[in-house]
Amino acid sequence: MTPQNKKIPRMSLERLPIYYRTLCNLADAGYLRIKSAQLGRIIHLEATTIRRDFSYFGDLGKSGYGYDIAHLIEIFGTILEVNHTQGLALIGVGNLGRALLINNFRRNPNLEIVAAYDVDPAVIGGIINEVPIQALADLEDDLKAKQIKGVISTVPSHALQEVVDQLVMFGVTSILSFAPEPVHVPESVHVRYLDLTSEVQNLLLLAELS
Amino acid sequence: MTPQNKKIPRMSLERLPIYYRTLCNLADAGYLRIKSAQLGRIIHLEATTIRRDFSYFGDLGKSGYGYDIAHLIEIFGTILEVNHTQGLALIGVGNLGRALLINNFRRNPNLEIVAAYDVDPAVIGGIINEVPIQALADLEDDLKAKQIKGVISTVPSHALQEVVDQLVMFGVTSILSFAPEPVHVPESVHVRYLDLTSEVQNLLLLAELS
DNA sequence: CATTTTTTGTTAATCAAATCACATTTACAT
DNA sequence: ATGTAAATGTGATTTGATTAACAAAAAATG
Repeated sequence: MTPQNKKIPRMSLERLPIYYRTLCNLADAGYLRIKSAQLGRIIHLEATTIRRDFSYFGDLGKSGYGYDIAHLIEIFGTILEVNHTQGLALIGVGNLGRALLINNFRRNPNLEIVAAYDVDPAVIGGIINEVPIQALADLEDDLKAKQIKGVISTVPSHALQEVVDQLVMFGVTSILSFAPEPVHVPESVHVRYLDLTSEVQNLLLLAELS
Repeated sequence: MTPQNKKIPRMSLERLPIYYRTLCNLADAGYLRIKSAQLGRIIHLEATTIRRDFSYFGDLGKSGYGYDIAHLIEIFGTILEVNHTQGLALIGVGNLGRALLINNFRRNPNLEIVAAYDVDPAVIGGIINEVPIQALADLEDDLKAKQIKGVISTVPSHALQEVVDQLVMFGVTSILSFAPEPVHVPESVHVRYLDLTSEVQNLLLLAELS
């Protein structure tokens, strides 16, 4: 987006959605401006971390004044492409998949699951929350037709790599997997793992050690 | 656990569950030993990172040989307390909560949701996967009686802080929240956030920028 | 309008994690 | 047995992120 993309730290980008959401909440509550110190208190970050993060996206604040909330929302929204709705596919409509589908990013108008797939004949053909559930075999035409770049997978570990290989072949560039097993993908494809078991074990371990 | 606890880097601890699971899979598949380089290829880490991680837990390998898988599983299992089952509580039995409950860490014998709570009279009194769903008002006696230290929360943002305050009061030390809003807790309580929207937005953002 | 206060943006310092480089140890082959 | 190849564990270095410190800029005040 900005010319010097490459140099924005990963961590600053990771915080962008949080900044965006928090600022939207503040705007909804009627606030017009905010200082880095206040925002820091809300989201538990040092003011200086926030200022540095913001600085990567331009000169957004004014000395002795703070930041204009609407302006920040405008800038961050553009970066996050909140205006252009991103169609997502869901692979795996088990209990978790169904819950995701029913929720379907209701609060986020720019994210939407538009297609769902499974291998179980019992669920194929059904419709959940207006999204039809299709056979995995239909993946190709559909992904390409709908220009889907992002996929959420609740596919279990043993079947995952095979599915992911297909996704990559059909042009998917972003995959969020709820299975812990790492999958092999080309450099250009981004995978993120959301492993509930690891998260919980870690949390308990930290508590244990402290 | 080990005497010099404090010095084990957070990141090394975070990787422990992944190591543990991967090693268990290898053992199940009949492997007896592994070298840091092989393991690195499997879980996409530099061999040297793995060796250093392992070194924090003792002299676990042998030069020119590698690591004994069973031995690693033994050691890491002890640290993760895989033998002592940890009872967890679930707060919020909506679609996501229900999915978690139905799954209930089936694959992990040491984690188990043993109690579930909600405010909705329509679900209170029900039983899902052998776990009874109780009123939030019953929290106190129950958490204390069952010595529950870890909680998974799918409580929506607006109600979260209030619930968390109670949890802390009743002795909970670890909280996994599916809502993005940061909550205030004392130093001694660990909170982890698992915000689906942020994860997906970030993933798409990374793809966008690269 | 000058002065004081506030708050930013950024350079410099610190801290933590990942990686390099290599001496040491052990296995294995001959 | 002895020598060679393989792999570990760890000081030294590099990389990346956070925090501290402060000069410059803008707002608020009298």
